[in-house]
Amino acid sequence: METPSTSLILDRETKASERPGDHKDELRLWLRMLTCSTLIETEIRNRLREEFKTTLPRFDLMAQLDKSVVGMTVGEVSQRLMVSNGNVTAVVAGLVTDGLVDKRSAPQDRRVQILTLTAPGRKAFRAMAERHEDWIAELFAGLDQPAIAQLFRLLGETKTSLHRAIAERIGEAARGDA
Amino acid sequence: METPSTSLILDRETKASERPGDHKDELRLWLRMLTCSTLIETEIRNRLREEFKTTLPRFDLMAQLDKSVVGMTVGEVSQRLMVSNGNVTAVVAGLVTDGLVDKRSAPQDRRVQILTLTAPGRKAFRAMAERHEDWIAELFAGLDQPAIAQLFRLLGETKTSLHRAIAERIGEAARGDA
DNA sequence: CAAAAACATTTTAGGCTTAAAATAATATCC
DNA sequence: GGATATTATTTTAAGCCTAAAATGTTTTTG
Repeated sequence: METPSTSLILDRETKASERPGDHKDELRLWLRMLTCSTLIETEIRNRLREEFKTTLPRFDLMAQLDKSVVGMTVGEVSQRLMVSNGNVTAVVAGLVTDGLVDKRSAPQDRRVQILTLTAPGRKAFRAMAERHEDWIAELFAGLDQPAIAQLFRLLGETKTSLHRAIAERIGEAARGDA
Repeated sequence: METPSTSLILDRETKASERPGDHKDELRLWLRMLTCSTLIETEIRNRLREEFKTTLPRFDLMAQLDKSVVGMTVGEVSQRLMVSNGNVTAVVAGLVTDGLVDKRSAPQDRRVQILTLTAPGRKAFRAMAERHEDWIAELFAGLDQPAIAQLFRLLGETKTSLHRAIAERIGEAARGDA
């Protein structure tokens, strides 16, 4: 049985222990996390547009390429960014047009496209990345160092939980359960 | 001075105390939060499509209307969902076509459009909401109750920090600083 | 080795999303 | 009371995003 002291405050009339199939705490947690993510994303989008006349998808894509020395394939980028292949194709097209990204098919496997930052692309990204890091620090300025560390740890646990729940469901579908 | 024990593990060669203007911890925290949000969102999107042949924007919009007894204006919904007015207009159009939402201009102020769920809309939403709550609970199943409570609290602090940082910047812009 | 399967990417069709301009209605201010 | 400002919403133009089908390439298999 759950103790009231560890339960989130939900409703003055109702105790969590009285509602057996209730999962309102998880729902509230998710909504709060979504609010935080949306606030940060919107703010970063606005600043990227105002200061650099660019978009978050472009920035994110360039960030992936910046981390790689030898370049990345379309598939690798799409997996890292958790977006569809077709989306990467489209965003890359814009970046290639603007001379920020280079795209060439791999010599040993002509199915694969290797994406790399051009020299101007890398330079532009580094300038943006520096500002980006400052913006994020500003946004989290109200949290002290232990709070940041603890939040980071709890989100790590969350990530593990999510991966497991999602993997289980994929397993079910493959076996034809449910 | 920061103590190494409370610092996130970053890099074997470098201690946080040696890098003065560094904000890598905040950046890592943000990326981890974004990963969690994206994993949840994608999963919920997939399940809504598979089980109910609908989309997350539609579900979110109906969720707002379900909470209101008297209906909501386009502006209220757009503020709550943190999306543009034009976006609400577009999503509502689809829901009206499908008979799930009713839209009528307010009698005392004909600029305002009052949105309400229709009876079928409310019924359809309630069925989806029940499943949605279960899905979220499943996804967070790896966290025990104290972890959920603590994460909720820390995200509350985060929200406060974000609101303040964003408000400060809007203030600067209005005064012409920066 | 040729047919079939697997793979990487692109294309397509459609919905979401935004910022900015346009429209329409109400409120404010001489 | 009529010009002006404000407010609420819609429209527009452009980019993001996805799932599913199509294309072109490589690998596997009989």
